[in-house]
Amino acid sequence: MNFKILKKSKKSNARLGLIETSHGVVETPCLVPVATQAVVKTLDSKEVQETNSQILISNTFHLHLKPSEKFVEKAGGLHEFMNWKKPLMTDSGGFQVFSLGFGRDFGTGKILKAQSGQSIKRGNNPKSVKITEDGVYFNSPIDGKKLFIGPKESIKIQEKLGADIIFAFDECTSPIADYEYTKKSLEKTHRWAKICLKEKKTKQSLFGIVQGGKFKDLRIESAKFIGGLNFDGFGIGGEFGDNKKEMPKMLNWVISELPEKKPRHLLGIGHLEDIEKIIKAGVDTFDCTVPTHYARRGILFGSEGKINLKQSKYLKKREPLDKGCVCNVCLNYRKDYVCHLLKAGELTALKLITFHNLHYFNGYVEDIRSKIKKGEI
RNA sequence: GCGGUCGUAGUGUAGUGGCCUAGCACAGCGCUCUGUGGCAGCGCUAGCGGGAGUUCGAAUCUCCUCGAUCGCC
Repeated sequence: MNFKILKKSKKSNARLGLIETSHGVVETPCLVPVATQAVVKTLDSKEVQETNSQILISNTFHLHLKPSEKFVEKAGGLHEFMNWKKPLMTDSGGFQVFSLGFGRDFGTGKILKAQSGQSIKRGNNPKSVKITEDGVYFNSPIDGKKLFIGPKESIKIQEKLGADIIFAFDECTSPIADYEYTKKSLEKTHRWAKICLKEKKTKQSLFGIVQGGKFKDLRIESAKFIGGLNFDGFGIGGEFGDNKKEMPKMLNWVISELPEKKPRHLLGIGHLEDIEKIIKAGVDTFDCTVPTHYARRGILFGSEGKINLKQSKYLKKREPLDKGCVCNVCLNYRKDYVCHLLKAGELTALKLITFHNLHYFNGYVEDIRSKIKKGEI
C-alpha cells in the first residue's frame, strides 16, 4: 500500500489523498461500507460497485467462526471468495471483545447517551468474555464452544483472509469504563500492537489502533505510542465520550500526535451529521454500518433527511425514493412500491434501500472531496 | 322449526367465580439503532355481542335477546 496526500486544507485538518493498493486506488476521504460476513448484506459485489463504493471492510471474528479462514484461503483469499476485486480491509475482531462483552452486559453502545450510573472498574471482566494477557476467550455465538483470539491469532487469520489492509487486535473499551480500567486496557492494547507487528509476515498493510476512551491524557499517550510504531496507517477506535460533541475534540487530541504521512481510519463512525466533522478533524477513511443497517429497518437517507419508508403515508407517494437522486433505484422505483414491499416483508425492499443509502452516502463524501479540492472545507 | 357448539382489541387467541385495573401473537402508530443480529428492541393505541339476574365479587354461573356455525326434520 502507498498513501499519497494530494492536498491539505487551509481551513481545517481535512486532506485529499489516494490509498494505492494492488487491488486499485481509493480516493480519500472515503466511506468504507461494512461487509462483516464477506458481503454487504442484501447486495452482490457488482451492485456494491454500482453504489460507487471503493473499499469494503470484513470481519475477522465472524469469518473465523463461519466459514473459517481456511476455506477463504483455499478459495484464493477474500477478493476471490466474494468476487470483489477492489480494495478490502478486515477488522481484527477486537471490537467483538466489547460488543460481546461489556457492551452486551450493560446494553450500551460506543456512544453513551444516557447516564446509567454504572462504571466498569479495573480487574472486572465481562460475563461472557474473558480477557487475559494473551488475548480473549469467547463463547461461540454459534454453538457456545470456547474460542480464543489474541493478537497472534488475529493476525494469522487476517493473513489467510488476505485483505489489503488489516488491523491490530485491540480491546475496545466501554464508555462506562473508569480511568483505571481504561488505562490498564490501553497498556494491554499497546503490548498487543507490538505483537501484531512482529507476527505479520505478509505484504498486507497493518494499521495500529489508538484507544484511551474519553480520557485526554490516555488518548494522547496512546496516539504517541501507536503512532511511534512501524504501522502503515492508524485506526482510531473505542468509545467517544459521553456524547457526540466530544468526538471532534478527541479526534484532535489524537490526530495531532499521529504521523502526518500515514492514513487515519476512524473505526465505526459515520452518521451523516458526523461525516463532515470527522473529515475536518483529519480522518481519511471511516467505516460505518449506518447506511446498510438502517436500510434494513426501512430508513432511507436522502435530500429529505432520514425518513422511515415503512410509514403508511408513503403508500400515497408516487415519487422516487429521493427526488433528484440518479441512482438505479431512484430512477426505477417509487416510495409507494417500496413502502408496500416493506409492509409485506419482502426482501427486495431491503436491497433497494441499501443500494440507495450507499449511493447517497458515497455521493455525500464525494461532495466533500470536491469541496476540499475547491478550498471550501 | 327442534337440538348442539360458539361469540374476548383490526385479526387469531389465553382465560371456567376473586391472582383480570383481562394475558399473548400479528397488524396499526411512534421512538431507538455508529469496527452490524437479514428483517431487532422499546413504548403507545385498541377488547369480554347486548340486556337482566345470582353473588360480597362475573369474561367466567342462570335467563332473555342478537349473531355465527353444525346436525336433524
